[in-house]
Amino acid sequence: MNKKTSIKDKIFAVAATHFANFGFEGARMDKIAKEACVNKASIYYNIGNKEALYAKVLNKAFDEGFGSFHDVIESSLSAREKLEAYIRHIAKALERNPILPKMMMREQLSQGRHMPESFAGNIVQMLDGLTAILNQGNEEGVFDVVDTVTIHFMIFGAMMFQMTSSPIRKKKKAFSNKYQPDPGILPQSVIDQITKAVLRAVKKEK
Amino acid sequence: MNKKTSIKDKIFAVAATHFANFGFEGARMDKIAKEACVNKASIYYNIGNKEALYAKVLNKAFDEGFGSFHDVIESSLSAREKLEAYIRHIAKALERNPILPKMMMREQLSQGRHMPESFAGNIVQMLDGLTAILNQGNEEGVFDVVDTVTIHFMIFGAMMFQMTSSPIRKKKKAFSNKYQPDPGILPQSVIDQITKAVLRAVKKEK
Amino acid sequence: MNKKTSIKDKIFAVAATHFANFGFEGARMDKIAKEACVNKASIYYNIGNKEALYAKVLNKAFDEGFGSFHDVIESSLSAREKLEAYIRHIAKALERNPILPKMMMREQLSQGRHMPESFAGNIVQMLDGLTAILNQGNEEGVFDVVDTVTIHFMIFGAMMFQMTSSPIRKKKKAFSNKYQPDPGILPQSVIDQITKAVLRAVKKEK
Amino acid sequence: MNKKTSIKDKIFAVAATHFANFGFEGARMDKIAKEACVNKASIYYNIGNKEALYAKVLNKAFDEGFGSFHDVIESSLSAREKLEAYIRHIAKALERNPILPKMMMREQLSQGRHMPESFAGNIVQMLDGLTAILNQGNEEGVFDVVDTVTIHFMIFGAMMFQMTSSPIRKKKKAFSNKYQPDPGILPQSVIDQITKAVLRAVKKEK
DNA sequence: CATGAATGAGCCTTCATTCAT
DNA sequence: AATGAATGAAGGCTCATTCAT
Repeated sequence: MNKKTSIKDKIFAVAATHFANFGFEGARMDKIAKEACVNKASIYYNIGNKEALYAKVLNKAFDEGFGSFHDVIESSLSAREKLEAYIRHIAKALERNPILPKMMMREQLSQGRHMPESFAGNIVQMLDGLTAILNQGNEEGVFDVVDTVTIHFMIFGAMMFQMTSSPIRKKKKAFSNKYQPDPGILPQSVIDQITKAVLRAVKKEK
Repeated sequence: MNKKTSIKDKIFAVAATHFANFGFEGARMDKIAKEACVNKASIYYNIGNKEALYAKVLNKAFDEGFGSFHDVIESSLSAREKLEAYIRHIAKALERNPILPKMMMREQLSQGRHMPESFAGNIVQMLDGLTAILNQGNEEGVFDVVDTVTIHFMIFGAMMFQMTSSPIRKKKKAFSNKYQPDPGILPQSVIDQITKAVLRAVKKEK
Repeated sequence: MNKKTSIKDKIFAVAATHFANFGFEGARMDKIAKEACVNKASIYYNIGNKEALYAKVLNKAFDEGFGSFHDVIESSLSAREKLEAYIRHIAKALERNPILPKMMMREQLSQGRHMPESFAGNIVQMLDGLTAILNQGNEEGVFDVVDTVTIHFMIFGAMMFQMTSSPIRKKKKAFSNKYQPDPGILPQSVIDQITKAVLRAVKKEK
Repeated sequence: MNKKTSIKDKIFAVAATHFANFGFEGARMDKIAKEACVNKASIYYNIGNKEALYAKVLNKAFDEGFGSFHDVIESSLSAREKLEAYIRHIAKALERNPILPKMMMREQLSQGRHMPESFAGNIVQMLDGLTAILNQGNEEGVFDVVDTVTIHFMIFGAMMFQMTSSPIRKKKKAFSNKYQPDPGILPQSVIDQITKAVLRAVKKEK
């Protein structure tokens, strides 16, 4: 990596956390620059404006998180194993890139105001992958007919909420003893719980 | 209702949609005032500052949405029926008050920055309710041991994502044919899918 | 005048000198605000943005300068007297409003980038007035056939250059003794010279 | 010309049009560099800063335009012929170098802020030349006593305004049919009109 | 009470200039 | 000599908030 790449990457990394934590409107170019140890004008020179920076961060987060996602589908596993892999992959992607779930949630909230069309395409690809798995399971006679989007959002929703709710559950006294999160960004225990629940949810009743 | 209350209510109603759609930082006092047909200074006179307005809106949304939630628990139904009722109640609350899921998601994203302690208490109450139901089901021998938080977030996550993803799925071409949402804020078909999936997910395997 | 008018007027007055002396790009909102003893945001509240301020200043200067110009034409004087009156009127307008010639010159230089269509209309009105006078003189047999635009620009050009060149002629040593301007913004001696020259220039040769 | 000179000349040429069209404050070093196909730092290395670039452009324009102006005066023509030549020369200079009138007007507007003393000297030289012509005409008994500066500004003013008003007259609808400029930077018809008018204006009445 | 007007602080962005290679 | 990258200092504009009537 030459110096240029490194400065851009530093900006992206810092901007990602700021956009994720404060949103597009809440993020401050000043603070991003300062935290990235670059001159503010440098961001404009290297990247463009706030909107361009946001778009780059969003795409980068998604690519890094779900870029190699189609690999799961192409394997020659059983539907059940594929679904497990699918969930595991999402979990690992979110865990590896904790910015991603936040940015995706923010995009949904703002009705995709800053979401590039390509981003939507990536999500459709994921849904298609899940559909294929569910269909295969149905053909194998192990999965019931279930709605792809519902299952997808159960997985995603549960994981994202688990992740984003952790700080609050630690912070607010009301949660003091009862519902404390396990340590870690997305603990294995949570992934297991979700996997178990989803596998049951799609399973064909005898 | 006297005039003052009605002014406040109008402000709250407008502010709710703005905070939900644009976030705390994205919402503009100017626009809220104009859309509520009140003078900007009137908001400050009647309510306080932006933060106070946000807090009021947040609490109001939650109270209206989940204020009477404990009623479900006190009934004398079976665990399965109670869980169905629990899901149905959440669905109805979210549907009746579409601002609520958005504000809750935003709160999670900002790590509860504006969330009052009472709000956290309400959520704990809900979780306690769900725990009671799940315990009852376990005692009845129909539910397996499952994690309350995971199940809660599956329900909530799926519903919220369904709701907030609708506009994007309509808007972005990538979703053109395949994953179009059913009409309505939170269609019955979606509620049914979620209910079915959750019931299976907690069900004890024989 | 109520207070509101007075603040706007103060802004306009200061802005006029700044736009005239520094041009649109050279003028600074900061300095205008400070010199007008108003908060910078106040300009935006009262008027809009820089472009709007400029347009207002430009129109105001023209209206104040040439607003009542058509009166000259409607009189029942001889062509010669009318032309004298025309020149006198322009001279008085420019003298009364020294901002005007500068702004008009700047507009020409920037190819009317900020010039509203109405402004152009006003100039056409002036030219029409001059054309009428010249035609009348031709019919009376005292004026030769001359180009309206040329005569107009001779009058205007001479006056404007006299006015705007004064500071330089005073400042630069090269002009030390010879070509010093008479005192005053647009001295009567200059007006007389121009009037004499123009009257000769249009006069029919016998 | 070696390479360095050619680079400088390219920069000067582009900078001239930019300074003329946008003014000192409106001109952008970035755009000048890009349009001149040189690196921005190259301008600073070769010439200095913006102010130095402007000064160079101004002087160059004047030298190219009026450098060999004194030749007119030294000829042995009649006063009338000399005046015609004087006007023709100014016209040709302006036509050959359309940047010049714009820059001179801008200098006047900014009260010679960037005008070097030598520049003022050149203008005085021109005025002296005109004075000599007018004096000669007076001695010959063909010219009346007239003010040099007034005549100079009539000539200059009329030409410059004709030139700089052309784009506006073409652009603004208000001028649609009536006052359209003849084609060309400074059409011969305009020069003829001005020459005719000026000759009359100075002519001795019998 | 209600409201039009005012404002200080801050935000995004640009620009002339310099640095480092 | 030449250039891509970097930057300090503004500049235009906005926004939450307060003032004054």
